[in-house]
Amino acid sequence: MTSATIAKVRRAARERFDHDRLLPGQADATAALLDGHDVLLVAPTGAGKSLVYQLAGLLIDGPTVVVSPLLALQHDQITGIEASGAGARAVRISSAETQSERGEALERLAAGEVEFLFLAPEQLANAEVLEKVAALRPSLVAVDEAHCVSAWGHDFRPDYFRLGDLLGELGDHRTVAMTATAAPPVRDDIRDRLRLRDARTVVTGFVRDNLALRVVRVADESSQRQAVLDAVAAASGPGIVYCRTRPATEEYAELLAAQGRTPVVYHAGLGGRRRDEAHRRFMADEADLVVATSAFGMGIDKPDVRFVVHAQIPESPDTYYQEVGRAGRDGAPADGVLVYRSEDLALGRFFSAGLPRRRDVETVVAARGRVATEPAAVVEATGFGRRKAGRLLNLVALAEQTGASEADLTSTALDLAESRRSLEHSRVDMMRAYAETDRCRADFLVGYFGEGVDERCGVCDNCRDGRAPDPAEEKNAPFPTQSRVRHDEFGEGVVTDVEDDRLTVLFDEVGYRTLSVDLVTEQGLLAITDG
DNA sequence: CGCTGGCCGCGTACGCGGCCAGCGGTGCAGTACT
Repeated sequence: MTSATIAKVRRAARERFDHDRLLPGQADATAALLDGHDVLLVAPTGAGKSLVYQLAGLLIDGPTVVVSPLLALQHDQITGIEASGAGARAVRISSAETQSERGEALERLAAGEVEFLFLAPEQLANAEVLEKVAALRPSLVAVDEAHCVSAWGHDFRPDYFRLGDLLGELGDHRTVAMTATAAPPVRDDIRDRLRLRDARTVVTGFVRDNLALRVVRVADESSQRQAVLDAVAAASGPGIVYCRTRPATEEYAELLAAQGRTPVVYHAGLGGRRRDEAHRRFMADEADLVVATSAFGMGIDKPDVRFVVHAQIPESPDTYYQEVGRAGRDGAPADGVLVYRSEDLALGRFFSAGLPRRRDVETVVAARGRVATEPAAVVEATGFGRRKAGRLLNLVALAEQTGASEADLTSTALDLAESRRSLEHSRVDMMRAYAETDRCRADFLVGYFGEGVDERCGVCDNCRDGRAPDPAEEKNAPFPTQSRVRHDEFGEGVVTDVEDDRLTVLFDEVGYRTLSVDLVTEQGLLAITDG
C-alpha cells in the first residue's frame, strides 16, 4: 500500500475523529481497504477496530453495512458513532424496529443522509431485507466479531454460515472482518466462509503482559469450590467468575455473597430485564462481581476488571483467551485464575457437536434435490427442527463446495463433520495442555494463536515458581515453533508448541495433535516442509 | 461425553456397591398470547 494512502487515513482520523495517533494495525488495515483489498483484522478489544470501518466507511463513497451479532452491541456502536463528532449517522434494522422505522432507515440510507447500517446476519437471510439492502449498493461491508462465523455458523446460528453467500448478493463491495480472537484455523474459516478476496490479514499482538495467569489444580468438588472462593477472596476490585452451567452461577453467587461480596448473576436463562440490570450494576460499580456463563462477554468493555476466575475449565484456549482477556484492559495489573478439575473437560466434549446420523444427512440431501436450499423449505420437507435442518444443510453445502459429486455428497459431508469434531476435541486437549503445562502460560497461549514470544511473561505461576523454560530454547528444537511440517498420518501442519520431548502441531485436517519428539524422529514420521 | 443423584438389591437390620436416567451453553427472529 502507498504511503499517500496512509497519510490520507491519518489526516481523516485527525480531522473527523480527533485521533492524533492511530494504534498499530489501524492505519494499515484502513489503507488496505482504501486500496481495494478485503481485510481480516485481528486485534484486541480496545485497539480501536471500530475506527477502521468507520474511517474507511467515510472515505469510500457509498453506504457501509455493519454485520454485528448482538443487538446490544449494535446499539453501543451506533451510540458511539453518533457521539463521535465525526458527523456520521447510523441506523439499524432488527426485530426491535417497527416496520415504519425500518422503511425510514432504508430511505435515509438511500438518500445519503446515513452512512452506516447495522444488522445481524439473520436480517440478511430475509430475502426482502436482502433485496432492499442490495439496492443501496453498499461499498463497504464490516463484519464485527467475525470469529462468530467460525464458532456459531455450523450449528448455533446457521445464518452466520451463509453470510458469505448473502454478502455476495449485495453486489460489488470491499469487506473487512474484525475480531479480537482468532487462532489460525479460525482465520482460515473466516476468510473461506466470507469469501474474502485478495485479503490482507492484519494481526496485532496477543501478548497481555499485565495479566498474571495462574492455574489451581483440584481433585474433587469441595476443594474446587474452596479454590474458587479463595481465589476471589485473594483478589480485589471488580471481577468476573465464569462457570460452565447456569445452576453453578447461582450457587457461587450465593457463596460469594456470604463471603461479603456483592455479586450479580448473569446467564441466558434470566429475563432481558434482569440481565440488563446485572450488567448495569457491574458497570456502575454497584456490584463488584459478575458470576456468569459464557453469555456474559462480547461487548463488555469495562477497563478496570481486576480479575477473572474460571470456576470450571472452558472448552478451548480460544474461549479461555477471550474470557480471561476481559481483565486488565486498562493496562494495570490483573489476575486470571483457572480452577482446573480434569472431569470438567467432559463438558467441553459434550458441547462440541456430535456426529450427524448418515440417515439424516441423506434425508437432507434428498430434500435439497426436491425443494430449494432455503432453510425454511428444508425444515418443511424433512420435518427436522430449524437448528438441526440448518446444521445439516450447512454441512451438505460445505461438502458441495469441496467439489464432491451428488453421489458422494453424504459421505463427504460425514467426513467433514468428523474432521470438525476432531478439531473441536483437539481444542479441548489443548485446553488441558494449558492447564497442565509447566511452560510460561502467556507463551503457551500466544503460541496457540500462531505467534511467538521472545521472553517469559515473568508473572504467571510457572514463571514465578521457576518452572517455565526460556522461550529462546524452543527455537533450537529440531522442530521450532511456527515451522511448517508434514506428518505421515496427519498431513501438513504448523508447530505451535514445543515442550521438553513433546511438540504440538496444528494440522490442517485433524486439528491440534501432541507428538513425542523422540518417536517422530526415530520413525521419521515428521519432516519440515518449505511453506 | 461422562458426571451426579436416585433407586434397587444384597443380605442383614442399616450400610454399601452397582446400575441407569437425566443433565448440560451461546441469540437472532417471528408468532402467539396477555
